[in-house]
Amino acid sequence: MALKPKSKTNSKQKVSASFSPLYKQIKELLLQSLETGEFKPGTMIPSEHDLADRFQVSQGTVRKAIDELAAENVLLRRQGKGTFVATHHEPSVRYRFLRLSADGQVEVKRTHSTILSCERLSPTEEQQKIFELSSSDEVVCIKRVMNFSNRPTVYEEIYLPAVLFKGLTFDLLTHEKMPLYGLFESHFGVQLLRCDEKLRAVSAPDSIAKLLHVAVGSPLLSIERIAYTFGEKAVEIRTGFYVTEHYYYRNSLN
Amino acid sequence: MALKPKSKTNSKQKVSASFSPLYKQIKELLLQSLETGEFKPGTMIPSEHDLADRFQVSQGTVRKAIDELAAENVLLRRQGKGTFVATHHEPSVRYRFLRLSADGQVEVKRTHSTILSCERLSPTEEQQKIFELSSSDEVVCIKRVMNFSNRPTVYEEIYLPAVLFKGLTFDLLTHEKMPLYGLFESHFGVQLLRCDEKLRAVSAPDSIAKLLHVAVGSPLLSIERIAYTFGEKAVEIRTGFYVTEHYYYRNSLN
DNA sequence: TAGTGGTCTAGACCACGTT
DNA sequence: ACGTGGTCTAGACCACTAG
Repeated sequence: MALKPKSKTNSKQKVSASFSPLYKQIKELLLQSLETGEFKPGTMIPSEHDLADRFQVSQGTVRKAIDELAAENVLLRRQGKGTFVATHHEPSVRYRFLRLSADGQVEVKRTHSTILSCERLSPTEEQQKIFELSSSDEVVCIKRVMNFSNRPTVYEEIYLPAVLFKGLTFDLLTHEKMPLYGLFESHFGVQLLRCDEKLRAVSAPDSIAKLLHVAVGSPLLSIERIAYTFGEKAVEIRTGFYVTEHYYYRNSLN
Repeated sequence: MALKPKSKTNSKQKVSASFSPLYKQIKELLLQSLETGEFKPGTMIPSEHDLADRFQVSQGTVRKAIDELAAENVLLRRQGKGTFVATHHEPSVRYRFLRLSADGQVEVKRTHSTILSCERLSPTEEQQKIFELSSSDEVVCIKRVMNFSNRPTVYEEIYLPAVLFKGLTFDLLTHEKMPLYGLFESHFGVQLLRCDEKLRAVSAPDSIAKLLHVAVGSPLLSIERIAYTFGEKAVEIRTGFYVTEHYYYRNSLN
């Protein structure tokens, strides 16, 4: 991983072993500025021209770096206005990680969450591995039910590394009306960028069936999610149980 | 939608109403060549330089058109070798539409399909709408069970517009060992490019439970898929029921 | 050595949004 | 009118693959 060259004519820093193109290096620099908070969610970053000046590369190279970040939904381009840092507060991308649709419409509306509990626990072995914690660290465990159109539809158990979410309490969760990932961003400076999910069909156990107003043994869509922030660092483990009688999980493959 | 200009200095064809950049127009031309079969699956298309000559644009413009098609998995770039038309026969992308993983490993292996039936039917109203057929047209209905590691895991009902799959018979399906989408490509010239899925958890009805060796009422992952070829034309409707005891459906969001 | 895709540049001009 | 992202060009050079 070589550093960026100062002038173009001298850019002979390229060796065959682990060659990294200039625009990838620029991309890393931009990611650093995002991670350190120099560019904050919702704000505009400097213009391509300014960034080209700052990094001493051509505008096209900056452009290609931004292209990739925009494709990953880390940045958002708006022609004529500027390039902005993605935020979970904008309505357009607010529920980008909730791929649930109603049988008729495209999007889910009128959602309401009931927080059941929020406690500090010792992490399981699996959680220690994923979060890179030791057994003496703690995790926050949130349990909640989400209603869509007044129907209880999702039961979730959410695990977070406690060290990143110091002031997270039951009260905060019940009083804040913003979506959870917006709360993470605004109150704790944790930006969720990407997540992996594992989907299964399972039978509703007694406890969950009661909460979701379905019969014991009813089929539920189980979604295990691991969410990541900068540097592929895992910051959330979430298991959700979805009633899919009136809603479905949509996916597009190519 | 303006045509491409012959020379760069005269390229004043751009009007504000429904402006289409040059590279999008080149992309459409490439898609036409793919659809008509000028570029066949698995073969190499002309070099960027040659295409630039042919379309009388710069290499960078051709490049951007190819970039988009590569991002959509329609084309496949291989540095130093060329750009190739995607095919469902290559091992690397063979199961790109089967997002099932085993609890341990990343990929599924040792799959085997048992064809249960293959018949011509009248299309339902929904099928008529999706395939743009009339009630006098026919659809082919295939039913099959897929085994992974000798476990019956998936039951599928597949519907196809009969007019596109003339020689498709039970015998052909049982004798051909290639994956279904490879068969579509090689025998019928139908290239599947993209699909939309709706996922739900459902209870196994009697008939399906027997086929999958699970108890009646067991939870199954239901996947309704509509698959498309060029021009967003739907060419397959598939409903699958997955036993997710040892396998899961993986997804990545950002 | 030749051919292909991949990177990078400098500059021109266009489309969009705001002032 | 101005600033932003978006498009396009012509040309140079680099990295990878194959004969």
